[in-house]
Parts: sequence; C-alpha cells; structure tokens
Amino acid sequence: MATIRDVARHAGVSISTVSLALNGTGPVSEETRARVEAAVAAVRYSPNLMAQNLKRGQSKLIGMVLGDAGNPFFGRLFGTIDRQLSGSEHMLIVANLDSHPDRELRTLNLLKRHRVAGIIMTPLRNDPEFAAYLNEIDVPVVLVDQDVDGAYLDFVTSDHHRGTEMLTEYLVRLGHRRIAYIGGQESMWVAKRRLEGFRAAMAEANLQVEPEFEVAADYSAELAYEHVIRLMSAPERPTAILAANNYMAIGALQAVNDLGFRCPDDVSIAGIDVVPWSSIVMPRITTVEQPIEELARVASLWMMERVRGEAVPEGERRRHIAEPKLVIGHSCAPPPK
Amino acid sequence: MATIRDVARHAGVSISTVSLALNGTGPVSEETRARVEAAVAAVRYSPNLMAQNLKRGQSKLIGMVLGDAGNPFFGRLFGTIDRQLSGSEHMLIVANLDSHPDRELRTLNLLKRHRVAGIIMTPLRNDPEFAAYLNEIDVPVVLVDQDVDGAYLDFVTSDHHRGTEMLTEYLVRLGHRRIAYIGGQESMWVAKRRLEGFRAAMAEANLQVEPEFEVAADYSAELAYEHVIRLMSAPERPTAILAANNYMAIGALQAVNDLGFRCPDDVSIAGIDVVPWSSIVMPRITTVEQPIEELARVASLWMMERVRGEAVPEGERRRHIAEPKLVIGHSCAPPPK
DNA sequence: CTTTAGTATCAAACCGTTTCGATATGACCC
DNA sequence: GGGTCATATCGAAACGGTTTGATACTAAAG
Repeated sequence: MATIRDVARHAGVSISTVSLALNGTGPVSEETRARVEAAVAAVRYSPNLMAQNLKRGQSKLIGMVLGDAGNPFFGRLFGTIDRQLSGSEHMLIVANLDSHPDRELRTLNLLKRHRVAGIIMTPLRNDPEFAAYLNEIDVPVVLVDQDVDGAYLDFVTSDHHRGTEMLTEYLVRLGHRRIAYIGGQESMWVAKRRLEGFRAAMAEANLQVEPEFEVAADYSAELAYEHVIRLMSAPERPTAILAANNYMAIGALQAVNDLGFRCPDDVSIAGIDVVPWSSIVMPRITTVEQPIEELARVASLWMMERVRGEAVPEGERRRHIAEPKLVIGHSCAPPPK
Repeated sequence: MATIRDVARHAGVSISTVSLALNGTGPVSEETRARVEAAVAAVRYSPNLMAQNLKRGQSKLIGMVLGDAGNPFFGRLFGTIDRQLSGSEHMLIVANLDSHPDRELRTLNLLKRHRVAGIIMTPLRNDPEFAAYLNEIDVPVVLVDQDVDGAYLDFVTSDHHRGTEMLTEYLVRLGHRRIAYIGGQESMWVAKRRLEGFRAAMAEANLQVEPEFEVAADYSAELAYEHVIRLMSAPERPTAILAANNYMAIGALQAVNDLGFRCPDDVSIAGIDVVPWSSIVMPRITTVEQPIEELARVASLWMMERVRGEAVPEGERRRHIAEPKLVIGHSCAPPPK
C-alpha cells in the first residue's frame, strides 16, 4: 500500500507539503497541488485512516451494539443509522449480543480498545453494576430502545408504557374484560414499562387482572406458544391476548390456530412492534408500531453532535420519547357472547 | 485514556517491558509481571488497537458489505458471521448498500481507507469494470451469495440454479404446465442463475415458456404484485407462479388474494429464501431455503484463513456451493381442472 | 579468574500520519 | 539597502504502541 512518503517522493516534495495539500490545511501553490494530486493517482494513494486517527486523537468509527441481529427491528435500526452516517467518513462497527446479556461488557470493552468515537447501543443488562460501568465509560454513548436505570446517558426510545396502554384501551373499548398479557422478563426495562402500561389501562378501566393471565414468555415465540396453549385450554380462558412483542404475537396466533380457535372470532390477539410481512399474516395483527426511522434519526444525530464535540449541555442526559402508532389490523374483534 | 507510558511509570519499568509483559513476548520476571498487571488495573489501561494495528501493519477489523440490511437474509448472515468471529479480537465494520449498486465503490474505498484486514461482501454490481477493480484490490475478499464474473476471489453461495430447478420440477410433478416466473434484474448474477434453473427444468419437462409468463420484478414485492395482477387478469392465466425471492412471493400471494383467487386451490405459489414468520403466513409458502448458517460459516472460515495468512492456494479462487433445501408448504397443489 | 550463556530490562527506531516552528523566497515600502 | 510581511515549503516532533539490538547482571563452565 502506498504511503504518503511514496506520494511525496513521486511529486518531489516533502511529506508535510503532501499532507497540507491534501487536507487543504495551509498555503500550497496551485502547481504543487496539481503535482501532488497527480502523484496520488499514480501511486494509488489512499490515506491510512488508522494513522490519521491515531495522530488526530479521534476515530471515524462508531460502535453499534445490537441486542439480537436476527430481529428485524434491529436490522432496520442499523440500516437507518447507517444511512444517516453515509456522507461522513464514519462507519459502524456492529456487534451482536445475540440476546446474551453476559456478552455486553466484553463487547463494550472491545469497542473501547478499538477507540470508537462513540457507541450506539440497545442494552440488555439493567443493573447497578452495569450503570456504574456506563457512567465511567469515556466515550459518548447513546442508548436506544431500552434504558439503564441510573446511567447518565442520552436515551432514545418510544413510549412503551403508552404503547401497551393504547392496545389495552383498544381491547377494552371492543368490550373485552378477560385480557391475558404475555410479557418479557421483568428485569428488562422495556418489558417492565410495557407491563405497567397494561396494568395502568386495566386499572383505569376498573378491570381486575387475574394473576394467571399475566405471564412472562421471555420474548420467545415458543414460550408464548406454550403459555397460550395452556391459557386457552383452561376452563376460564381469556377473550383477548396482548403479546408484548412481535415474536410472541406470532407464537400466540399459532397456538390459537393449532387449538382450532379462530382469531378474531373466538379470541382477539394484539402485538407490539412491526411484524415483517404483517400485510400477509392472516389475520393481519393489530399492533403498536415503534417509529424506527425517528429513533434512528435522533440517535445518530445526537451521536454525531457528541462526536463533533458540539455544544451539548454538559453532563446532562437527553431523552427522546417517540410516540408509538396504533395500527389496527384484523386480529381483534368484540369478545364472543 | 491511559497509555502504555502511564502503566510503565506506575509500575516503575520501561514501556518496552510493559509491552513484553502484556503480550507475553519476551522473558519477564514473575515479580515485574505482577507489578505491571497491578499498574494496568490501577490506571485502567486498555491497549489502543489503532496504534497496535498501525505498528503491526495489520488490522483487527473486517469489512462486511450488505446488499440490503432490511432483508432478513442479510441480518442472519451478519449475525452468524459475527458469532463466528467472537472469540477473536476481530470486529465487523458493516456497511449497507441499500440496494444501490452505485454506492458499492465508495463503500469499498472507505473500507480500504480504514485498512480492514479483509472484506466479506454480497456484491450488487456485476460488470467488467467492477471485476477489474476487485482483482486489483489488495485485501482479501470473500464474495457471498452473488458472484462477480471475472473476479478471482473466494466465493460462497448456494446453488441458485438448482433451487429454481427443484421448485419447477416440483410444480411440474404436481401437474402444472402453465408456470409463470417472476424474476429479478437479469444483470444480477443470482437472478440470472435462478432464471436459467427455471428454464432448464421447463425444457427438461418439454414445456414451453410463454414469453409473457417470464417477467422481471426487480425483487420488489410491489412490482411482483402488479405483475401478478396483470398475469392473473388475462384470459390465459398461469396455474402456478414461481417467484424468485421471498419479497416477491409475498407480493404475488397478496395479489392473488386481492383478486379473490385462493391459493393453492386456484393457483399455486412458490418462492425462494426463508420467509420470516413463514410458519404463520397462510398458506405456508413452499420455498427453497438457502443454508445461511453454512454460507456464513464457510465465508468467515475462509476469511480468517486469508487474514491469518495461512497457506491458501495462492491466486486460486475457491468456491463453495451449498445445496438449497426444498421446504414444502401448503401453497402448491395440482392445477385446477 | 575469565568465558560463556542465559535472563531481565531498557533505549531507540519505526508504523503513517498531522502539525508546529523554522526557513527560504520574493514583493513591497520607506 | 534594510526592514516587514506574505507565501510556500520543509524538518522534526509527536500520537501509542511493538520490536530489535544493546546492556547489565547472575550463574555455570572451563
């Protein structure tokens, strides 16, 4: 690979002149500039960003940590952020946690060793030890989707509480009283918020939540499937099922179908998050969608502000809470008589 | 950020000793090693990979170029490759082409400036100019999924020709004669192979392909939808539709539904690639699946061999062609009488 | 007691850049 | 002719590491 020295030799100037000419930082005669550019083309020079970064003390790399690359939510998040960054020389180092919270620390440490300029992450862990770690990290971090309690970091999410609340209100308006809720692990920030939204709406409607109607399925379609099989086989079954993410909604629908029930005639199902191909899933599931593009836009904007060291209220954490959108499909109907 | 100098000062040794101790490359007394390690912890030292890479002349970064991060195929490909790499210090710089072939060169150049150790990519372009560029690139490249004609690079894919062939054979066995094919842009390597597989199977069965039954929909669900609307509205309509990717199969199914036809009673539909949530799409679409895990495993293995400079047949391109798998759903049936 | 050999440590050179301070050149003015 | 000022160029010092060759010390061998 050609270095700046090769260019200098080829153009008959010193390496400092090459640097000045190429970066436009300093007076260079028109003639020299032309000679340098010719030399660059001749020896096929492309500046070594690692060396530039080392010298400048800042890198053009942004770390991105995804909870689960398989989930289309993260694919779209990455795609949109990547698009925002194109135009700058920044690129994304992407790491996948594969839903393993224990990989989180190792991944962050590795990103730090790579001296990324910043980190955009959808955290999995939410414990004081992790919060302490994040508060002592010395690169800008923007959290997306999920918060870490006690961490003083920019945070972009959608109103998860409001999301389940909207769905529950919708089901209640349809006349449902016996609504089952399939949630995630309550240790997760998002799962907790969603559960709270459900409970708030139920309380608001003066409805009792039966304990066995509130189950945790860990965001997995398989677990949700089993829970729904059990719920729907009991004598006192729910008339509506609210699943706290897209995977679990699919699992619930499958279980309902397999038991011979029809949705929405026998039981209503509602989910959260975009179900890819939702237009073709029969019946189309009623969901609350997160505005992924908005989340991505704000996250990358805030990140670049931090990276460029622009005037940002020092030490102050910013939050952006986007409004989710109720998308009514065909999976919900009034409860059977 | 603490540097190796801080560690040296804190431990009361020279920086070279710290380096030798930390990398285990050279004799260091047990006592010194302990002091160095204590100092590392005390000043929170984490080695600057950019500096290490610069000095060692090799980087721990692998570039990954995706055709379209929104498509779950790429999400799973990335996830699996990332998993293969975990354990080494290597990380992936991921770039998304967003289906724009014209971003390809810029992206590759940027990756080169970052001095990645290698590039795993699913190319979009397939023209001589691009092949020439790739042949002169000076980092190891492994192509995945799609080939670039005339490029001497490792290439991992699945047998796209065989895939459509299998699906066509299956439809023919069911008794179909009038089969429509919805393909992608023929300039794309994969699209061409898939079309050829279809034609080969049709020829083998001594079946004529009517020109208007062979359409290109550019891998988009919307275009496929329109084409199918047109095809199914004509007096002489096909009894089966073979769509050359997952998006288009969904579009076709939607069109068939919207026209009031039933699948598979009135018309059979077959697709290619995993349809996420395929288990819930009604009817479950018969597809040919690519073994993504296998592709990812071979691609990352070959990449790491090149990166480590292991004995690889010099200048020789390797190819791995994985066998696709026919997954029979409920979207195909014998043609109506 | 001098060699020899091995062990532990260090100083200095280097990787490919940027940047600062110095130098050379010419133009301009008094 | 001497001083001032831009303008163009360059040498050298960093950035944070690794690696090589030299050095000092100790112990064993002759």
